[in-house]
Amino acid sequence: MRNDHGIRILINRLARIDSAAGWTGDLNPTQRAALDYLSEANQFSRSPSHVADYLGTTRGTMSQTLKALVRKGYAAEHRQKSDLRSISYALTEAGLAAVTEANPIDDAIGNLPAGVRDALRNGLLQSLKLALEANGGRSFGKCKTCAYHDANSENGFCTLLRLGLEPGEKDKICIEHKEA
Amino acid sequence: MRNDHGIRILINRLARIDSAAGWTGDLNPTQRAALDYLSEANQFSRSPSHVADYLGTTRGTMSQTLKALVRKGYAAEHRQKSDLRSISYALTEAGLAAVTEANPIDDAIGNLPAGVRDALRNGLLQSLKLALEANGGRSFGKCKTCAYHDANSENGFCTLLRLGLEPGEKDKICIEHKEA
DNA sequence: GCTATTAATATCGACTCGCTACTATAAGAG
DNA sequence: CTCTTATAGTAGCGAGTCGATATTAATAGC
Repeated sequence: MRNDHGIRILINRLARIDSAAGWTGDLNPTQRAALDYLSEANQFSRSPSHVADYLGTTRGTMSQTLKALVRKGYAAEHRQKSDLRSISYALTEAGLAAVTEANPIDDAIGNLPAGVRDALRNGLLQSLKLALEANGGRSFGKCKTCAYHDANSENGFCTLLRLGLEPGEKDKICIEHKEA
Repeated sequence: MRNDHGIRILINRLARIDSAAGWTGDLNPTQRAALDYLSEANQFSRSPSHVADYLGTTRGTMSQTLKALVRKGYAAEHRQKSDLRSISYALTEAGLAAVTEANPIDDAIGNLPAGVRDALRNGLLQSLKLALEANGGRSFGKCKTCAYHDANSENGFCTLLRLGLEPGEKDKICIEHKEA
């Protein structure tokens, strides 16, 4: 039990060291995390509520964070026609550039032996899965692994929303994801 | 490369979800992280500078965090006689209790198969080691694995500081640690 | 139409964060 | 034994996160 405690501490410490590096430029770690999510989520999954859900914070806080990203030119608001209450945020050129910047922790992980790296990823994914299940959280998987995904049309088709996907969107995270 | 990016994001997301749970009671996640470190560091390694170094933040911020912990009754200041500038913080009873509280992420990790858990710990430790080396950071190992540790006396002896260790201190983290 | 429910936001107080400036102690050089 | 220089801790600043609460607007159920 005491050893499991150690793993969580280790995860927190790595995240904290990453955060320290995440203050470069005019972005802070939370803003970077939101930006990372936006770059990996499909058009139906980029509202304040969804990002908040994904990152385990509240709508209020995430609303402020996303407004800050817009103010700084890293994201843009897009009102949804289907539901006038909701907003979808999209990355700008600057936002995309910020997401792909070099990072010391990424470099460290990149230098790990492939076997260690795969085992690390596997352990993290399983921990996350258990933690989310205990929390009643969503799975946030990608379209191509979703029970509602129909791969037979051009770019894929969502049988839940009855909508064709944009090119590349089948590799994006969706809020409605249900493991097939 | 893109996959390594994913691992860092995963670590950050887990830490973020843990943080959300870390707001319970009158402590916040940063204060909990400082408390965790204090519970694992020896008496020479519990000053604001050391905690800041360990967690990748600045002395100024950590100074405030530690003062908050004292104000709330989780830690106490101890002036060092050897150097009147430095302060060593120690946990109170309440502090010790807070460190050993149950935690959802710990539970999730505890439910992992032992092999997966060991691989996860190993991957995290190696990532941290590489990241710290790239950073010029310290190793922060425990006395019993230190080049300066002499295991022949009662509770162990530090040949660098020329001091006998308190009982149990050989299992604590030291700022001066040098891998044997 | 009337009533939940949901999405986003504003506001509050506590706090972290990096940063700069400042004080007190310590250590080294002449 | 002074005169630097370095180090430990802290206060204060502005930006921003955090949970909590309340408000507004749009949607959904009946």
